[in-house]
Amino acid sequence: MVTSLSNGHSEKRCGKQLMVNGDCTFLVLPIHRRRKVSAIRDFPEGCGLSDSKIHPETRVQTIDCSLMKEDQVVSSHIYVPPSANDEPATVQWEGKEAAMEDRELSRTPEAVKCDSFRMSKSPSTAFAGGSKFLSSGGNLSGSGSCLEKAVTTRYFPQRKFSAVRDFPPLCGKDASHLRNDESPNGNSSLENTSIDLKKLAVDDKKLEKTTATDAMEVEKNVQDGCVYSERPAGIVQPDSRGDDDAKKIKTHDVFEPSTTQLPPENVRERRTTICEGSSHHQVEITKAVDIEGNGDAVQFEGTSWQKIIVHPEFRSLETKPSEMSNFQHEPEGGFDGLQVESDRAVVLGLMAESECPWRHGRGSSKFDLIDGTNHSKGKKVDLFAQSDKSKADKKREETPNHTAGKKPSQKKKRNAAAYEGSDQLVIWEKKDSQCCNEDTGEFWVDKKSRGSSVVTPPINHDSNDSIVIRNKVREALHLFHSHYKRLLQEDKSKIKEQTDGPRVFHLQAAKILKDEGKYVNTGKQILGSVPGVEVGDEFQFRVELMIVGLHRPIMGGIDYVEHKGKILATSVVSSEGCADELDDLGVLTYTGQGGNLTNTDKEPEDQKLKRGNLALKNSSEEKNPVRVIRGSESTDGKLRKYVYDGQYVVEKYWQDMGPRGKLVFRFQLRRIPGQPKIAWKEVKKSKKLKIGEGLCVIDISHGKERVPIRAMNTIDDEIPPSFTYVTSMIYPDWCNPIPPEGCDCIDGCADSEKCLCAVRNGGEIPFNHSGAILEAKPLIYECGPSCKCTKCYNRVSQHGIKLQLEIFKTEKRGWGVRSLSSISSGTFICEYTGELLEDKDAEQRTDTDEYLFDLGNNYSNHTFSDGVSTVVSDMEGSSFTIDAAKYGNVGRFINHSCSPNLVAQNILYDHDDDRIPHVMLFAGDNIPPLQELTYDYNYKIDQVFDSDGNIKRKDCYCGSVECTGRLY
DNA sequence: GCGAGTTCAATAGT
DNA sequence: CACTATTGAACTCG
Repeated sequence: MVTSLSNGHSEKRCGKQLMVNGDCTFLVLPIHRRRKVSAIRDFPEGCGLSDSKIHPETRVQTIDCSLMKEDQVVSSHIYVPPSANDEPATVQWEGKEAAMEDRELSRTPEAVKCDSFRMSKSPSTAFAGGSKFLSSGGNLSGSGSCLEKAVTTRYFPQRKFSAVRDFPPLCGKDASHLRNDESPNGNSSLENTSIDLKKLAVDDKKLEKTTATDAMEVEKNVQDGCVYSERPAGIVQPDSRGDDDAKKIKTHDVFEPSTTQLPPENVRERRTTICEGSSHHQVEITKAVDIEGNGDAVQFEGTSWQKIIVHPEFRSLETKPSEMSNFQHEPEGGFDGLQVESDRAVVLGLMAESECPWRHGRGSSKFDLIDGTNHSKGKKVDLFAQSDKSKADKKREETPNHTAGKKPSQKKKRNAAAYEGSDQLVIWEKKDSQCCNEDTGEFWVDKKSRGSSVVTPPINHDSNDSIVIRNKVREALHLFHSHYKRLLQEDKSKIKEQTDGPRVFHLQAAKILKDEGKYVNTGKQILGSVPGVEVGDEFQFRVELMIVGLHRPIMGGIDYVEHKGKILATSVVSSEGCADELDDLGVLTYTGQGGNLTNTDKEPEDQKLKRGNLALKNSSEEKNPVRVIRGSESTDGKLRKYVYDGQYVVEKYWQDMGPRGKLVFRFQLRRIPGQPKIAWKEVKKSKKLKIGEGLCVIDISHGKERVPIRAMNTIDDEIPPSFTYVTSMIYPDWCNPIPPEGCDCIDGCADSEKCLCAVRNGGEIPFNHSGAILEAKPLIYECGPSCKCTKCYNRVSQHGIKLQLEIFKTEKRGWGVRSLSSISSGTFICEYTGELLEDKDAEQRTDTDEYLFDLGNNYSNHTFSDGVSTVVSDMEGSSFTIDAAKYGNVGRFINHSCSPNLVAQNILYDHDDDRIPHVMLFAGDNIPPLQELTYDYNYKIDQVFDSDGNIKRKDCYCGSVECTGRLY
C-alpha cells in the first residue's frame, strides 16, 4: 500500500494533480515545502475512505464494555447513541436511563452486577457505529482497492533524524518468513493436500439413481417411523395430528447416543484427520467405520468417541461393497472431505500474526486442509487430476462417447466437475469454462464419462495468489457497497412521493455487481474454505455471502452441492447464531429448513428430509466440512451482520418438536479444531482476566475517557510506559486558536446548502447518522461549540472515544491497541492527542520523536466545487507536529502497518486554524474484535535522516502479507 | 427432452 | 408487528 504515488512530486511543488489509474483517481495536493524537522508520522497516503451506507434511522452505537470495580472486570454491553447529536450519550440499565458521562454509574455495585445495559429505545440496530464506508468484508483491508484512494495531502519531508520505536530483529519480512516456517507454505500446502481424487470418480448413472432414491427412501423411512434421534425417548411428543401422524414417532426406535464409548471394535476402516493449529499443535479427528453396521464413530482428539447414529434402514442406503465396483475410482469408504491418500489431512493453523489470536495476516488463505506430515508431491495429480494436457484433452474428447452409452441424468444440469485442493472441493459448473485453464487444458480430467470432471485448483496457496483473490473479494464488496450507497443516496434525493414498494437496494446493488461480472467464486460450489474469505470476515447482507461465494442462496439457510450422487451441505447460515448457541467446544445446533416455520400464511408441517436437510444428513455421514456463517442479532432482534465462523462437521442429527408443533430436524455441528479462534469467545475470556492474569492496568486514562482503557500484557512483565493521559490537544501558550464562525442551523443541519459547516465540507455532512465517516477529505469541519445547532450528526470525533479499546503488549512491536468489540468501517476510533509543537520545537525533542505526528502543511482552504479540492492558501509560516511523548492518549500506542485498518483524518471543530487540525483516526475496514488497530505511518523509504544527515532505515515488523519490509 | 412456469427458502425494509 | 418484494435453484408441468 505504500505505493509512492508521487515521489517525484515532492520536489516539484506541484499543484493540483489528477492521477488516473483505472478506476482510481488520485488527487494529489500540492507539496509546499520541506519539513524542517523529523516529525515522524505523516498522514497516510490515500486516506481514501469511500463508500458508506447511510442509515438515517440508525442512531445507536453498540459498545462492548467492561466495567471496572476495584480489581473486578465485569463484561457488559452498552448501547450508546451516536455522538452525532450533541446530547450526552445515555444508556439504560434495567429501565433506568443514565448519562454515559456519569462514570460513577458504571462503577456502582449495581452496574457491576448487571449483565448488560440496554438502550431505552433502539430505533435501529446499528452495530458498532452502524455503517461501513469501505467494505463489509470484515478485515478486508490493506492495499489494492482503488476505492480506498481519495484526496490526500502529500509532501515528503526530509527527516533529519529519527527515533522511531525500535523493534526487535526477526520481524517484518523476517517475521513473515517465520510465519511461513510455522506452517507449511502455500505451495507445499497445495502439493501436500493429496486429497484422494479417486473419490471424486462418480458414475453419473449411479449418481442419478442414488440421488433419486436417496431422498425418496429417506423420506419413506421417516414416514415409516424411523426417528434418528439422540434425544431420550419421550422428548418427542406426538401432537394432535392423529394416530397416523403420531406413528411417525416411534420412540422405541430412537437410537440412544453413545458419546463416551470406545471406538467400535470391528472397524471397517478408520480415517484420521490431523488438524494442525498454531504452535504445531495437531488435533486428530478420527472417523471409524463400523463393519458391523452398529454405527460409525467420530472422535476429536481429547474428546470421547461420538457414535454416529444411523438407523439400519438408512444404512441400507449407503453404498454397498458390491456397488463399489461401479465406481471406477471409488475407494472403499467413499469420499471423506478431509481425507488424503494417507488418510491424513492437516488443517493449517490460521494463526500467524502472533498478536492476533485468530488472524493470520491479510490477504492469504490460511486455512488449509493439507497433509502436513506427508510432503510428497503429486499424489493428487497421479490419482486423478493429472496435469498432462494431452491426457486431459483426450479424456475430454472421450467424454461424449462414454456418456452416450449411458443414460445421462435429466436433473444434472452441471457437469459436476470437481477439484480438491487443500481444504476445498470445488464443483464446477460446466458452463463456467473460464474457471478452467482452457489454454492448457491441464485442469481438465474427465472421470471416464461419469459426469464429473476434476480440475485442480485455479488458485494455489501461494501468498501472491491469495492476495489477488483476497483483493478480488475486497473489490467486489467495495463495489457492492459503493452501488448500495449510491442507490440509497439517489433514493434519498428523490421526492418521497415515489414509494413504489420496498426498495431493496442491497439486491439491486448485487444485481448491478453481477451484471458487471464482479462476483467472486462464481460457477462453482466449494466444499471447504472459500478463496479470499477468511474466518472472522463480516458481512452486512446475505447477498454479500453470495457475491463472494461463501453461501449462494439468498434466502435458503443451507447451501449444498451434488456430489457423488449425494447432496452435501457446503454452508449454513445460522441466524439464531448468537454467541450462546455455541458452547466452548464450538458446537452449533442448527435447525433444518422447511415446514413453514416462518411463513405464517401457510400451515406448518413436519420438516422433510430433503434439500438442505438431506444435504446436512449426508454431510453428517460424509463428515465433509461445512462452512458456518453466523448471523448476529442486535438489540431489536434484527440481524445486523453475518460473520464467517469457519468450518464445521455435522456430527449428528435428530428430529425434535418445533415451535409450531411440527417436527423439525436438528443438526449438531462441531467446529473443526485448528481454525482461528472465535473472536467473541476470546473477548469473553479476555474480559474475565483480572490483575495479574494479563491485565496490568485497569484504565490507563485514569478515568479521563468515558470507557476505561485497559492495558493487557500476556507476554512479559512490562507495564505501559508512563505518560500523562490527555483527552484533548495541549496547545502552547502562544497558540490561541480562534473559534470558528459556526453555523446557525436549528434544524439539525439538515439543509446542507444553508449549514455553513456543511458548505465548508463541500455541501454535505461527511458522516452518516451512525457517526461513520463517509469519505476522507483533506479537512473536515464538524459543527462545534460556536454552532447554534443542538442536534446534528456533524459531530463525531469531538465526543471522544466510544469504543472499548485496550492496549496490549505485542510480541514484536511493543504496545499496540485493539478493540474489544467489532468495529465497522468508518467508525471513529480516537484522536491522536499530544502537545502541539512548532517544527523548531519538535526538532529539539530528538529523544522522543517516536511519538511525533507530523501535521505538516495540511492547512489550506478547501473550496469544494465539482468535487475537487483546490488549495488557495499560501504556505508561509511554519508547520506543526503533535508530540505525544509526555502528554497523549491511547492513540500514541497505535502501531504502524503496511496493511492498516485505520486512516487519519484532519478535522476542525473548535477553532478555525487549519494549520493545526485535530488528527482523528477512523476505521478503514470492518475490524473484528481483538484485531490490532494500525495505521500507515507513511514514512518514505530513504527519506528519514539522522542528526548527521545520514539516511536512516528501519525494518517494518507489521507482519502483514503486504509488508514492504521497511518502515523507512 | 425441453422450456415455461411454479415452489421454496429468509430476509430487509416499509 | 404485519406485510411484501425479492433471487436463484430446484422442481413440476405441458
